[in-house]
Amino acid sequence: MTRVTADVTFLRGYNQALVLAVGRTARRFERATVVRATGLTPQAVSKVIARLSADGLIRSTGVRRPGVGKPAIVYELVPDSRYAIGAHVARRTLRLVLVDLAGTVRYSAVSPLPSDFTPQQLLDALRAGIDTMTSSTDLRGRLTGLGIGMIGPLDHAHGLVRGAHGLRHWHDVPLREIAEKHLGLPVHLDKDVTAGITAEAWRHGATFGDAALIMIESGIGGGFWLGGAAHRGAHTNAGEFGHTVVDLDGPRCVCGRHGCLEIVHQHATEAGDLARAARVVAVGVVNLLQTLDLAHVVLAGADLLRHPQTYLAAVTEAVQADARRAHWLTTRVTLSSLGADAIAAGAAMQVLDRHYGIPELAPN
Amino acid sequence: MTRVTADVTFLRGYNQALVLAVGRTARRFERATVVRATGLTPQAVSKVIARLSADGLIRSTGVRRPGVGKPAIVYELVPDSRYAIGAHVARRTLRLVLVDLAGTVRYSAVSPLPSDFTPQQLLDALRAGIDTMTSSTDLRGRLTGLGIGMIGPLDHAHGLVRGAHGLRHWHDVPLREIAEKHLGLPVHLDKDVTAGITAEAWRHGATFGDAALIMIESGIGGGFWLGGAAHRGAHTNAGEFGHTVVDLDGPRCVCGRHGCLEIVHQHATEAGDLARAARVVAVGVVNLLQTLDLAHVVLAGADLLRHPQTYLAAVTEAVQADARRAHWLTTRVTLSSLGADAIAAGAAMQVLDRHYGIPELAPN
DNA sequence: AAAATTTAGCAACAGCGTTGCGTAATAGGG
DNA sequence: CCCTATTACGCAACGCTGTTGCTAAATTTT
Repeated sequence: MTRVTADVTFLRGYNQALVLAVGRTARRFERATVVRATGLTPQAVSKVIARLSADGLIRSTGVRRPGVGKPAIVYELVPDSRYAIGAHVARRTLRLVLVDLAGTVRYSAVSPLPSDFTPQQLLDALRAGIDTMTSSTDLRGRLTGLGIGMIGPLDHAHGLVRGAHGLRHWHDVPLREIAEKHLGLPVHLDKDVTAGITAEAWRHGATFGDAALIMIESGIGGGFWLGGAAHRGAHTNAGEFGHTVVDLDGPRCVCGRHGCLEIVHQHATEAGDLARAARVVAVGVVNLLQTLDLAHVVLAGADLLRHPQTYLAAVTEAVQADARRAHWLTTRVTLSSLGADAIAAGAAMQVLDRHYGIPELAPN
Repeated sequence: MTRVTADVTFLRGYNQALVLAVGRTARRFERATVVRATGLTPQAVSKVIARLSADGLIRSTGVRRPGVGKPAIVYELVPDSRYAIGAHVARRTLRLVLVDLAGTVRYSAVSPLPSDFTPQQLLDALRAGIDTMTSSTDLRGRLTGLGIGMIGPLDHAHGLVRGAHGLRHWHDVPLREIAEKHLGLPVHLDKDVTAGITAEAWRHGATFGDAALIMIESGIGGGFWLGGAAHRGAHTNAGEFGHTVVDLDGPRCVCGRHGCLEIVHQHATEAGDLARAARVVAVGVVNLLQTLDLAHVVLAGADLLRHPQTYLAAVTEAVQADARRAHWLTTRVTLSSLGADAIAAGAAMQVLDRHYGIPELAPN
């Protein structure tokens, strides 16, 4: 963890991000709202608002007359002032979304990918999809970049795909670099689960505490939001949650160990025992809660969302029964709020975050 | 996660902390060292060094003449310019240490605690121990406070002991408040494992990446250092690592679930099967690595340190075999570098951190 | 119509790191 | 011996941040 020096431009970006976060959470806001939410002085908020207005990111929508006193000026985010494109690269499909500054998905499309697709085939599919998407809207000067969420292992800091599980042509591919060259856009690469939890954090705003996204979709993964930021681990490899042992004498997993959550879950699913499959996931979630003490658990992934209520009920019950026996220990369990768009939308939000989110003082 | 506003005083503390971190890691340093380590401009470093010198936290120790050019001024931390006291409150013992600004343990003492001790008995023991410790040295104006590391559950933000495991008189005790009043010192309260990992992070300096401390000592707990800071979770309850299920059909644990790491480990220990006990811990550690992708795992705790090499070998082997098959996935496994003082020393370092460490922008 | 209340914003300020540039101290070459 | 290149230190001016002090504007209440 090498830290970065902080100068006054950091303050600028940081406090501006606080104000924008208020704008994303509350549809309309005024100066007093921001003062309460951030602790900045009214005068400082005025300055930030002036800057944001000049950049076109927010605009005034009139005044509010609550009673006595001078009316307050009401502001709102200008959603279509900035956009980012998000891509979810799965094993057989490419999902592309267009997300605006408010975090709304404005466009979504899925296209098939050739089995065992090559980097060049992915680039071509990205190019075609992005062209289609941007032809309907004029995004000139308002497109901040492309975020790609895909299966690992990969290195988000260097934009390097080390070797995506189950894809032959993806060993040490510098995807960010070649995509930036091919598409002429800034590109950010991250694991699918990390993109997913970022989307949830964006939508919930500043009140979103430590949380995890459990994704069941050709494997079981976890994305983590800890201390107000995505947790990626020392080598961008956090989230291999499916390969944690829950049954010492269980069946052998593809990873070589015995009784991994993923293989136990898979056996239950193949046996048609959905209840057991859900309970196994619930055990894993409670393990996470005991270890990390999370405020929020989000359930996602195509396979999970085929039986959402079964999983939701099993996890909620296990959380209540096994981990949260004290009144002060509360954990919300919810289904992913963005459905199938979660990963792609989160990848797009990561790009917006690089420009308009909380600046990071500790890269990695 | 409510964030705090940032003003210029944040910059001051932040960059000053970067310089002090260099001073703690390298015994001697000069301006160029800090420039390289922090990315600050030479002029900015000069200003920070001038402030720190004026406060007596660092001092010049001469010059270095490497060859051509004007000699560089060499600085060093003044270890005895600031102190903090650390307390490790266990079930039967109280350990007190005196730690200086450099992170060195200058004094260490253990005293017994009455079985099922009350808050008042702890306060009296703290008072007596601190009086003995401070009588030999004049710490006037240089003592920054007292850090207490103890078993949970507790609330570090409010300094509240919610109900320490196995202690009857400790339900909703506002320990920080009453200790501050009784001792006349600023007090910081935290879980033992969190204090422990803080000590390791302090000693390793800026290169310490995401890491965990595994503590085996009347139960199995984990302390986490993620993203450059201690991870405590949503309710200061992170670290109940011993109560993660590793054996779905295993024996029933005191927590109500079946096959917790702790109960499986305990059964192996009671059966005299030390090798199996160590292997069980190793399975848990690999689970953590898969989930969080850690750069460093530290082993600690009285029970573990009775057979340090057995545990170290088992964990190291499992990490190599099960999780780190790629050249880029590297995790160091080490024994706690501070031995029995780890928790108390870490608690003291947390106090020093509040004054001279990286300021937090996100409380909780 | 005057007073009270609430909000907005101008102007001066303190403090941070940065930039530009001058100065001090050393080694090596003519 | 002197000059030059090299290396390091630091003063002074600067741009930028949020803060403080105060004035002005717009509304309701008396």
